[in-house]
Amino acid sequence: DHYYKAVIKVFVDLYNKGLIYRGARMINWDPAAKTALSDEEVEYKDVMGKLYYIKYEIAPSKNASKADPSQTSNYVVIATQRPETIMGDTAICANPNDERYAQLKGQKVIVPLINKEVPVIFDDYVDKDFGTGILKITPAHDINDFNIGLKYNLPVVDTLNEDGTISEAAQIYIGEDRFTARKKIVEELKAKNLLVKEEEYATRLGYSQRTSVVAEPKISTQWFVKMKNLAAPALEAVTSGNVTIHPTDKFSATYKYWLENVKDWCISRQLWWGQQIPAWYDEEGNVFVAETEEEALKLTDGNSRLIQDEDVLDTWFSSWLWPIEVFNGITQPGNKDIEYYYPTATLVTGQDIIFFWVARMIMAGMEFMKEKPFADVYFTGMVRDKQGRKMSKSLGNSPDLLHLIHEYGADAVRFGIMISSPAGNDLLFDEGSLEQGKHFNNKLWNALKLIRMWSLRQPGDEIAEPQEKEQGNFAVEWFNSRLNEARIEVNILMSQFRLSEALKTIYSLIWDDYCSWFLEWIKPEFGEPVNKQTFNAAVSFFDDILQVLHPFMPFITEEIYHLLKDRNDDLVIKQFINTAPPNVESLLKGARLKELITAIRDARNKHRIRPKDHIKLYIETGDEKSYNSIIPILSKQANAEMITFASQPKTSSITIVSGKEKIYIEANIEVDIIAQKEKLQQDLDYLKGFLITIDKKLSNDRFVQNAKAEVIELERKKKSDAEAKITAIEQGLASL
RNA sequence: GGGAGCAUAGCUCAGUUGGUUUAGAGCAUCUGCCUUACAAGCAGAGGGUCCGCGGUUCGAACCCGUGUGCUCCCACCA
Repeated sequence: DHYYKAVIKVFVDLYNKGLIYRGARMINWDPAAKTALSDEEVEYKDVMGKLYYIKYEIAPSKNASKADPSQTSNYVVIATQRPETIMGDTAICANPNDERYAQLKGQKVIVPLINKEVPVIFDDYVDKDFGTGILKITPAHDINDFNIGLKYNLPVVDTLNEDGTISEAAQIYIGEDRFTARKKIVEELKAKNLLVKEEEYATRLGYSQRTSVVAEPKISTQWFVKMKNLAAPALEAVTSGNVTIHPTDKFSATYKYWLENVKDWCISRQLWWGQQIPAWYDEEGNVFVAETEEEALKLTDGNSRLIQDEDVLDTWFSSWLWPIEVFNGITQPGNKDIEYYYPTATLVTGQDIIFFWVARMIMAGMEFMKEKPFADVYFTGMVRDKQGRKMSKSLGNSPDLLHLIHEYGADAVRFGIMISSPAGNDLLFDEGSLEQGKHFNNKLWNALKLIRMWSLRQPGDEIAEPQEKEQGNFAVEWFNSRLNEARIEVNILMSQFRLSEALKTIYSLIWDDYCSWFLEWIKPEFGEPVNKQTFNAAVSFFDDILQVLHPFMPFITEEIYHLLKDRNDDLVIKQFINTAPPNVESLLKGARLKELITAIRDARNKHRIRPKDHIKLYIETGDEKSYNSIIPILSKQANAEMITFASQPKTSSITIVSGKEKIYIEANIEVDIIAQKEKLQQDLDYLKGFLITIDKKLSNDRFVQNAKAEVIELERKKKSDAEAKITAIEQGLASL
């Protein structure tokens, strides 16, 4: 109801400001259904048509005929696809720079068959190189001709009836169907020697979606909003950065182009459903615009009978007020809500309505509030199917969302859509990503299950082994840093509206870092209690990752948040805390630990050491201290029953080079020396190739002179690292 | 016809003013595991002429030119 009032108020306001007017417009007409069509209801098809070249005789001019009597027998040739419209011609037109037709200035030509004199006019619109370089102007039946007609004040002669037959205004062939008339006219032109030639011509014709007949351009009277003054502040809002469109590169240009070349907005529609235009006509056809019929009556002499305009308003004429009227800002200006909430933060919408809606909301904001409606516009991609086709009703390739939610769960559907929608690009919908979301849900449940098992087995007192405490300490320290690092990353990505990348970061933080590394590192032996401090940290981290994930998967995160422990607050309203900078040292140490574990597991795999089999590890390092606090984790993750710092054991062993260090695995297996050599040789080849590329750089004087100091320093470090690794591998190879 | 964007692993995409390795992730693939949270899983691996060509630079996936292919928007020329 308040929207209704707002729309009427705005219409009257704009009319009184002179920004709304009535005018003629070319629309598409369906002669079979006898109705106007919207542009969306017209389908263009490529078809072969014919171009007819017709003679137009030059009328004997009073002045010219005396000076040059030969001109009376002259004619111009004009090409047309639609000879049946010649009776509607009201001028012919050439390019002002076309010398061939320069002498026609001020002259008239005779329209064939009806012998009507029409003027020759000149306009840049005409392409000198197309057809004969001169064209007939038929304002009633072609949009471009209509515009030229407006410019040169030409009369409009409508030669067609509503059903597509020739009208009385045409003078000849009255009542004949448009296509029958075309044939007959061509024959008559031939007979009278006025047809120079016919040419095959590839063209595009608009067909009515409803009846499949060729749509006919037709003139009708419509209501318009003058856009130029409204567009300027809306353009400025975006170019100045007051409103930011995301992704910026892709759509700012489109937005600017449209606003710079904006056309007046046709706001009337010939539909039953819609809001009727608040305009009334008296018996003489005078128009009165007012909010109600009573108000309109006051504008008349008081004796008139008024009839309201039957047309309704374009649906966007109410939609463009939404950011304002949603807070009653039009109907109750200055109310508490509009003062508090306007302007809003972010509009999320589809790129297909950038002009229909987004641009016009900004216009309305600038016009009626003198302030932008929102600070950011985020365009989601178009959803397409796996083959890249648009989702559409006619193709039937749109998924049933409720069915998907039933099958995968609401959070999984959200996950699947968001993980596969890179900012600004189209989204290829694939149920595989929904399945990934479902698996992710499952992972979260299982993490909860694990932690709850610990909590049940938690004894009241502190009986934790020192070793367990140690591994817990390092794991907690490391994950805390990793969490902070990821939070900072997510904040940056979110502020740039890179949602899928933010979600990927969170996914990896939870699955890889929290579940696969952290929980495994602190996990006690079966049946053993977990250290209380470590346990509390694990729960607290779980809270944190749930909160980070919550905007993407609100249901499961809220649920787990409450199952994790008893509490009084809800995740949905819990405020994000400021992120602390991560401890770089523990991040590096954690990365190094992962690298070691992976290298050992890889070697186990390659040498077919079964997962259950224990191994012994000999680490040859110059820096034993760096292994402080990670040995228990390493031994558990590599399933090593013993780790010592020593050089190669006497028994046959597997040699691994990780970083600059050598590690030997002693296991109860036959060691495949050849396979080992191959692996080491492979690494050696890679490193040597790598070293060559660095040496090339460093031995290039111009590089050393021109590159920044830190770049050179980095290259030197890469070189010495690579050399150290090479030495280690060569030693390893030699000892085999 | 005018304009914009894109082209990187089998697929979908990152790659942040040119230098952190001979380019990364997820999914898919391959190998080994039913290991007391999770087989909807765990561990590991393989996989690339960064679309072609030319240029700028000590140095190019990144900058410039050009060709090819794709997508979208606008217009729909007698």
